Amino acid sequence: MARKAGRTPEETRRALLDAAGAAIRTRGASVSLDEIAREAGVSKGGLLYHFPTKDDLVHALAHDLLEAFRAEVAAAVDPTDQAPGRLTRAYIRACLASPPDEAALRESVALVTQLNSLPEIAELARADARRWNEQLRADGLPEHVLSLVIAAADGASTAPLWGGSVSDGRQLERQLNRLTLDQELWQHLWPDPPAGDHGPRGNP
Amino acid sequence: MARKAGRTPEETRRALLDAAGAAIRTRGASVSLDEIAREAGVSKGGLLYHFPTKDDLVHALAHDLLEAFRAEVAAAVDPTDQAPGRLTRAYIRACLASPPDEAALRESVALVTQLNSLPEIAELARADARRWNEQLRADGLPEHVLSLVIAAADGASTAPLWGGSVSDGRQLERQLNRLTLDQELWQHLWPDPPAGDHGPRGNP
DNA sequence: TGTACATCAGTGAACGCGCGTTCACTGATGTAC
DNA sequence: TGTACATCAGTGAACGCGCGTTCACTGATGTAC
Repeated sequence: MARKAGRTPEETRRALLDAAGAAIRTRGASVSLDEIAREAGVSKGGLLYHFPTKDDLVHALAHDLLEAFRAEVAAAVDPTDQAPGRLTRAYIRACLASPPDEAALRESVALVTQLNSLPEIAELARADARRWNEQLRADGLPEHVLSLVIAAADGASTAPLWGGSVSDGRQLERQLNRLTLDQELWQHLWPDPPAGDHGPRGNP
Repeated sequence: MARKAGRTPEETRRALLDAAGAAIRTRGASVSLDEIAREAGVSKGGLLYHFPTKDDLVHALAHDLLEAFRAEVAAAVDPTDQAPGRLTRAYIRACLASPPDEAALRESVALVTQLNSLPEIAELARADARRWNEQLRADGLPEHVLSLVIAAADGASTAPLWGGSVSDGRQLERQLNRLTLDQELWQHLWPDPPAGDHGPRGNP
């Protein structure tokens, strides 16, 4: 058999990426190409046709996951919300509202780990992080609030990794939301200015 | 040659663990036993004498790292601090004050990832997380404050993993400290009671 | 329209290398008498 | 005290298996004339 009826090459590629994700989820990052291919209903050779090397597959999968998260955040933007910090709130929602199930999380982390050991791919992650930084900074919140809120969202969504879990994600989500909206809070959070400095706008 | 003069078996074991950590840091989680042994100045057989299987080595290293972090937090406790939340503040300090350099972080994460794929070892991580949970809960802070602060500390310390970085760790540390101390803030953060109430800006 | 040819999208067997593990052996140290 | 023996803490060669990659081949589809 050659080209499978009822499946375009693009669909095969998609199936391979999905199978790779699922396989890494369940078997860990060191899963074999053989197993990934089998799970996608393709021969190992078929897999190698689409991704000539294992690195290529990992690279594509990483790109895919980063893009998927971006899309998730974009979908979480509330169109009626026009206040500063709307993207940040969408980010919070994407991190907390959808239960970041442990398996999917492990997959991402396993990938990011492999990723960082391949220098060319680590750059991809850094570029993605830079993009987030830019977009979030343009979101209208003071930096000290933004970094606190984003750190908390990141921390909550990665907690299962360390064996922990956020006891009440919905409550934390509401708190973070409030932190992006309540300007009174912002004053409380602003740390003591170094001697002789005058508050929020004094720093280069 | 057999037993190396000037190195007790315990020291050899220590050297092997350190070498394993360093090797995983630089080469990634799939580094070979050969390389680890060489870096420790021991033959591969010698390594296998101390750790009969690779899983045993990973297990021991994971245990070692969890314990090291625990010791770091213990050392960060301020003896003059008697207010509720002193352990939490030490936790914050351990996460943020000592620069969680990217390499060490990657090592931990690489381990945790491998860890989670070995079920017997995953339990070790969960047990550690449970211990932290208990100790932190007994620290005197309201739960909604605690979970926010810990999430932020965790998030900040794992940021480099995703390619990001906290722009100003010292500032974030001061903010989190304040969150554990300023009881006025706690009221602001308490989320809306369930029945038809609204936050400051009316967002559900 | 049919025919020839090129390309696409794979198949499945084989290869070779690296890695974890095993094993026979050893020199230094500890213990009994 | 010396001697015999057991154990500790390794060495280094060898094995075997799994994995990523290569390769020759193929049947379906697209294109030219």
